[in-house]
Amino acid sequence: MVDKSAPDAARRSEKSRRAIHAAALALVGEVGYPRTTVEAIAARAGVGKQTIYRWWPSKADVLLEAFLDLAGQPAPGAAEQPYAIPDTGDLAADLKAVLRATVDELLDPRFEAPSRALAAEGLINEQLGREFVTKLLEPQLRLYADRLRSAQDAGAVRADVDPRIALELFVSPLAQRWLQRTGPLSYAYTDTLVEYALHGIAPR
Amino acid sequence: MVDKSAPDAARRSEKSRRAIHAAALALVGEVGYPRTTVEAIAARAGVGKQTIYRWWPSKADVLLEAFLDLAGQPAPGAAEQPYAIPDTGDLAADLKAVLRATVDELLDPRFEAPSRALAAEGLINEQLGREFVTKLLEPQLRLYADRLRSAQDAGAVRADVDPRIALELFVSPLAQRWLQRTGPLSYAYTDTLVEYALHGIAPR
Amino acid sequence: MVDKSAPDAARRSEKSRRAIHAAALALVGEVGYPRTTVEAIAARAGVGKQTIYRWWPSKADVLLEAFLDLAGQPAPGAAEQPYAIPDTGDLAADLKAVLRATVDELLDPRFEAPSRALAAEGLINEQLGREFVTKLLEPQLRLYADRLRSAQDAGAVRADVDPRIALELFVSPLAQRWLQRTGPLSYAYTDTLVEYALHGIAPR
Amino acid sequence: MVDKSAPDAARRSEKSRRAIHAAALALVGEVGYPRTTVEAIAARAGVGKQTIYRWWPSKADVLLEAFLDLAGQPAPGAAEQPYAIPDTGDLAADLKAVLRATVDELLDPRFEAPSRALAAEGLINEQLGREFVTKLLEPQLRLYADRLRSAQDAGAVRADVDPRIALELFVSPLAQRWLQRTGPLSYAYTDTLVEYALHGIAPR
DNA sequence: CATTAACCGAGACGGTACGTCTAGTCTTTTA
DNA sequence: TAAAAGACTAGACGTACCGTCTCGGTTAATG
Repeated sequence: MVDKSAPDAARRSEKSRRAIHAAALALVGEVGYPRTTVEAIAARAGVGKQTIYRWWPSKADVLLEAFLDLAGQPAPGAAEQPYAIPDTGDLAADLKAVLRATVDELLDPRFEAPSRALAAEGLINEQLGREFVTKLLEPQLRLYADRLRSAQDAGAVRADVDPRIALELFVSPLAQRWLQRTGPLSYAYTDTLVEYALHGIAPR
Repeated sequence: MVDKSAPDAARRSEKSRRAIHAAALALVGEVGYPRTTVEAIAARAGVGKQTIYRWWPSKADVLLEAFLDLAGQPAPGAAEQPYAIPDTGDLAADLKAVLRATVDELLDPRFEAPSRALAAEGLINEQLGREFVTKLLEPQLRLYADRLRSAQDAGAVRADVDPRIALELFVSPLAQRWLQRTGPLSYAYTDTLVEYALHGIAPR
Repeated sequence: MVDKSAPDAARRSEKSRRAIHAAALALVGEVGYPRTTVEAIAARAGVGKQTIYRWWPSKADVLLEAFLDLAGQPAPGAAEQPYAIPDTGDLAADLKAVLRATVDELLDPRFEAPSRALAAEGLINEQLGREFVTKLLEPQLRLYADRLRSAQDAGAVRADVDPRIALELFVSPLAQRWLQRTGPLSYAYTDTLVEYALHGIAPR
Repeated sequence: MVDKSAPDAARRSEKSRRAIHAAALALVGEVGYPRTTVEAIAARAGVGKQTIYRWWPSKADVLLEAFLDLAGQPAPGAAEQPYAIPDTGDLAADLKAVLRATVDELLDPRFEAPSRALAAEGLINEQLGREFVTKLLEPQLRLYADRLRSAQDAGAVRADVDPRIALELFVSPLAQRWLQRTGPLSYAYTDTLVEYALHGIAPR
């Protein structure tokens, strides 16, 4: 038996979906997440409230999907997201480059409000948190793990190092500084991070 | 000019303050932060709502204060909080011990809900976030910085290393795993963190 | 310019309207007007508070409408309200009969609490007072004026008498005794009123 | 047994009593009775709330007492209140004069708000209503009864007429017009009332 | 005259209700 | 026949007052 009147996804209005995404992102950016209401999203999107409730279980899920959409199609005209960390052979340089790009992204005001909102929601709402990690964080982390493994093959990183843990030495400090505002973000800072951490996992 | 009829703190009811703290912590633990309402806190504490609004600007501030109180006076019978990382001369062992203790604390269900709630609120509410960091996080981080400086004096850490950045190699990965559930917490994990990171900042 | 998002009366829930009327009348009867709260009316009617605030500006208006409804459809099985004072040719007898009926009505506990409440509110709230008079009092008074005019045509009342003033000789003393409890209500009393007053306006 | 710690009336502050009276009357005049709060009276009078609650059971009682005080000492410079209806031998003229004076009083804005408020409260609060009638209305009515009795002695009114009922023919219509705003107040109106009613109780 | 009882201004307290706002559901109307 | 529009129940929000309860500080009568 199916769910109580499960909506027919085939008949779903793509226009409404997009309008809801746009409205959610705009409102979170303008008034912040907690003051963004479902009613306001519906009104701004020119959509009935029920249309939102029909397709998403909560405000957070709307925003997550909207954000994933946004992340999937970056600024128009910009180069496609690499989906891989460059592998020039110089691990330190490659990591520094990627982290600098991450700093730029974290400071982009377009991302600030929604990603903070989603991160915050994810701390408390475990289901959403896992989705956030799986869909947004994990793919990024995998790139770091891949690059580190490649470095292991090249002998630039000790073979007994677990890349899944090692990558956190580069990524987590930056994440925490951003999320919890425990310190300023800068290229100098991320460069230093790479230097400190790389020595730790380099061959002795 | 003074605030609009600021209440007289001298006449404040200590009993009510404590009851409100207890009720806030209990409710956050039981139903979660978003479903914890000021009304419910007041009812549970046997207190008028106005008594809460008179002394705290928001639900988040109540919880922050309650949590600081809780953190300030640990489980009865337990040994006093160290307020310093042990300095046995073996930096690796000392850091591992402290991180293991932190793991224990993070897994303590008493702290789980309220500290997650505060962390989440702090991501979005900048003012509260700064207070959270200043009053709870910062004192802890200072201990790490102190221990690292001591290690530098002893020659166990390179002199040109910035302790404020270096400490993040130990602390941030654990924080992120806990907050964002990006991986399991265990002694083995923190031990590994210490090993990787320490090499990075050790003399060459 | 229109009102701030005036609700669409066509989609109004008739069921809720009736339930609110009933609850308001019941509560005023049970606990009195000042202790009848909007929240209690909503709860008793199984209705959200907003549904009351959406359609009525105040508790008093709810009660007025409820009372008008009640007055418009008298006790089931009872004879239809006359909507006219009998005209048997004997003015004194006709007035006595009507005033006796009024005494009965004023002593009916079903009407006591709400009509006192509305009268009291109307003393202070001019807008509601005028509505109360227009919709409830005025129609009754018109009946007296009509009957007196008919009596003038029949020569039972002097032609130069103003019926709008004359009717107050019969009606106002009874109203004041009831409202302000300045004396007991009885058939003997109203009969006496008619006798005294009728002489005053009879031909000399 | 005495009341629970009955206050010592001998030590009562006369200054506070007067200030409370003045504040109550002023506030009722300014913002109306329902929006006049005990807290505001206390604040305006420069008095603690408890001082009001110590000596009066309710807001209504404060106002009643204040109003009685006000009525007891009329406008300075004005002639003393008669405390008796003139008895010139011309009953009609005497009644007209008194009713004209009453019209003037009823239209005095100083009295309007508080007396309406007290009358309204008295409709619902039976205890206060009786006090209102006894202390304010009844003394006035007795004057009418006395004058009518005097007229009976002089043969200007039938001996079998009950003055307590007869007086209502003059007084109640005016009272109702004022309280319920069922018509305008004027000398012409009260003169007409006297004419109509007097015929009714005159000898045949 | 010193003591002392209690009234006083002040205002925090536990409460209740206010009128508003939003969540999430249900119903009606429109395209 | 799906979606917009929006009324519905439900209940939390933050505010305003209620009537009670301290708290010091006068203030007046008593010992």
